[in-house]
Amino acid sequence: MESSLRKSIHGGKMKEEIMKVESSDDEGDNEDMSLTKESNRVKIEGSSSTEANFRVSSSTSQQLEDPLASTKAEMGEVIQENKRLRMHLDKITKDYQALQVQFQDILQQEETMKSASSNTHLTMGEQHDDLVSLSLGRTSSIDVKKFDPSIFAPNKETRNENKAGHEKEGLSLGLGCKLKTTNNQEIILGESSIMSPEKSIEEVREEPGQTWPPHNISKRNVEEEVSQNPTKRARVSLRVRCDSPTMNDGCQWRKYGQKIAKGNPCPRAYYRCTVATNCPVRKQVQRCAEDMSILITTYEGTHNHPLPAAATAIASTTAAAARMLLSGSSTSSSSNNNATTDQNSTMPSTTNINGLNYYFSADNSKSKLFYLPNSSISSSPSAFPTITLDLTSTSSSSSLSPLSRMTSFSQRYSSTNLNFSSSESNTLPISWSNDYLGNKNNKINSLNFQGQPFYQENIYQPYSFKNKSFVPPDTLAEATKAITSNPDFQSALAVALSSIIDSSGRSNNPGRFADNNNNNSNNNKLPSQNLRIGDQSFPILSSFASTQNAPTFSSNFLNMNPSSMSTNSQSGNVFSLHSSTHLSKSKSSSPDENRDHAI
DNA sequence: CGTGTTTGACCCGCGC
DNA sequence: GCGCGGGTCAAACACG
Repeated sequence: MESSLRKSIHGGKMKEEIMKVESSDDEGDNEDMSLTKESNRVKIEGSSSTEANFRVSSSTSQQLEDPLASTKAEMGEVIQENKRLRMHLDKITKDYQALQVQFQDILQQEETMKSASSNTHLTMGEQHDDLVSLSLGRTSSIDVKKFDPSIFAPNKETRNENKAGHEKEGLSLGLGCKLKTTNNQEIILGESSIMSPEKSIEEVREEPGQTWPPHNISKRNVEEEVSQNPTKRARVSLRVRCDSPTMNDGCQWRKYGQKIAKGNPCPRAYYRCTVATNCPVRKQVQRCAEDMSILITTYEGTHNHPLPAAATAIASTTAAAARMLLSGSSTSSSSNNNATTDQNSTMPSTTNINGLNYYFSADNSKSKLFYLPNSSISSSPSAFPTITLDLTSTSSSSSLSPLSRMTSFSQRYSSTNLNFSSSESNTLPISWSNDYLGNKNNKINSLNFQGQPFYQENIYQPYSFKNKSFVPPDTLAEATKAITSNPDFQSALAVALSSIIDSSGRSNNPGRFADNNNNNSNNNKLPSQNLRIGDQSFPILSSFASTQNAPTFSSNFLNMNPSSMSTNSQSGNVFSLHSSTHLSKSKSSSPDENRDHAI
C-alpha cells in the first residue's frame, strides 16, 4: 500500500518534470518547431517513462528504508535526464534553424539564378529539381524547385537574423512534404495538425482559386515540353515484385483493354484513371516475362484532378521521374546519349543518384537503350521516353552511398533492440530494405517502414512503453543529423516515406477501393512506423499525417527481393531503387482485393 | 441496375 | 501498300 502510493508519487513528480520540459518547449517557436518538438517529446516521454519504470522497480527495496532519499535520488535523475533532453532539444533546434536559413538562402539564390539565366535545361539546378522532387515525394513548389545538397550540410549555424522568419521551411525538408501554393502559402504534408498549424492539404485544395495540384514551374515545364513535342509524353515504369494482379497506388483505375504484347506471354492490361472523368492518365500493367513475380506498371500522363492522399506518393514520384526524364531528354543529345554520361557533377555517379540507378535513354525521342545486359531488349522503338524505376534489383553501389554513413549508426547500437514494430504476426512489413543502404556484407542498412498508418501514439511509444527500449540520446541526434545533412538520404527516405503517406491516406479513398482496403483485420490495431537500419528499426520521428482511422496499408507495392533484371517490353530508362517492401498479408489474401488499383 | 471487366474489332504509326 | 504491333473502343458479360 505504502509502496504503491509512493510509486504514484514518484510518477507524479516525474510527470511534472516532463511537463516542465514540454511546457518550456512551447515557449519557443511553437509554430515552427513541430518536428523538433515532436522528436523531443518522443524522447522526453519515452525516456522518462522508461527510466521511470526502471527506477520504480529498482528502488523498491530502498523505499522501505529511506523513501525520502529514494525520492530525492529519483528526482535528481529525472532532473539530469531532463537536462540531457534539454540539451538535445537545443541541439536539434539549432540544427533545425540552420537548415531553415540555409534553405532560404537556396531559394533566394535560385531566384537570382532564374532571373540571370534560363537557357539550359539540364543544369545542376534542374537535376536537383528532380532530386528534390523525388526526395520530398510531394514537393510541388517552385520555390523548392532547385536543390542544393549543401543546404543540408550540418553545422552551418551562423545566419542572418532577418531570415529567422522562415523557420517553417526547414523541417519539412527533412521529413515532411511541403507544398507552396501560388500565393506563397505553404502546406506541410504529413505534419500532424496538432504539431503544425499549417493548413492541411485538404484545406488548401479547397482554397478558392487554387488548382490542384498547385501550379508550379516544374510541372509547367514538363507540360509545355510535352505540348511542344507530343511524341515526348514521358512514361514512368515501375518494376516491382508483387504477387497481386496489380499494385495498389491509391488511384482508381478502370481497365479498358488487354493485349498480348510481343515478346511477353503475359497480357498487358490497360487502365485509365477514373478519379476524374477526363483524366488523361493511363497505366499499363504487365508481368515480366522472365520473372513472373515482377510486375511492371507503366504510368503515362498527369492527373488533372486532386488525388487521394494515398495516391499522391506514387503520383509525385512518377511525376518527378517523368520530369527528370523530360528535362534530361530535352537537352542536347550529346549530354544524354551516353547512359553513363555524367550529367551532374553533384550526383554520386551517373548511374547512381541518391543511390538509385538511372539509365538514361540514348535517344531523345525514342527509347532505345535499355537497362541491363541480361535484358532481352525489345527492339521495337517506343514513341515515349520511358524511365523505369526498378524496385526489384540489388546493387553494389551502396558503398558510395552517403547512406553508408548510417553504418556506424546502426552498428553502434547493434545490440539495442530498436525494432519497435507493432506489426502483428500475420502482417508483413512494407519495407524498403535498400540494398544500397546496406546488406549483410557491407553491414550497412536498410530502410524498413512498417506499411501501416502512422499513429501518433506509436511515434511516442516505441521508446518506452512498447518494447521497453531506450535509445541513447545521441542516437536520435545522429539519426537526425544523418537525415537532415544528407540530400541523398532524403531522397531515398522520401520515397519510402511516401509509401507511408500513402498508407495513412488510404481511408480517403472512397467506394470500392476503400472497401477493398478496409477489409483489414488489423484495423483496430496500432502499428508503428519504423526506420529500419540493418536489423534495427528506428521510429520515425516526423509527424506524418496520423490518420487515426486509416486502415493498414495493404499495398503489395514493393515486395522486393534481389533478383535478376529482366526485360521490359518498352525500352527506356531505368531508375533503380533497390528497396524492399513486403506485403501485408492481412490485406492481400485475395488477389481480387488489389484488382484494378495500382500500387 | 450500376459499375467494372473481358475481348474482338478497329485505328494508327512504323518498317519493309 | 502491306503487315505488324501497340493502343483504344465498345458491346457483351459478370458481379454485387
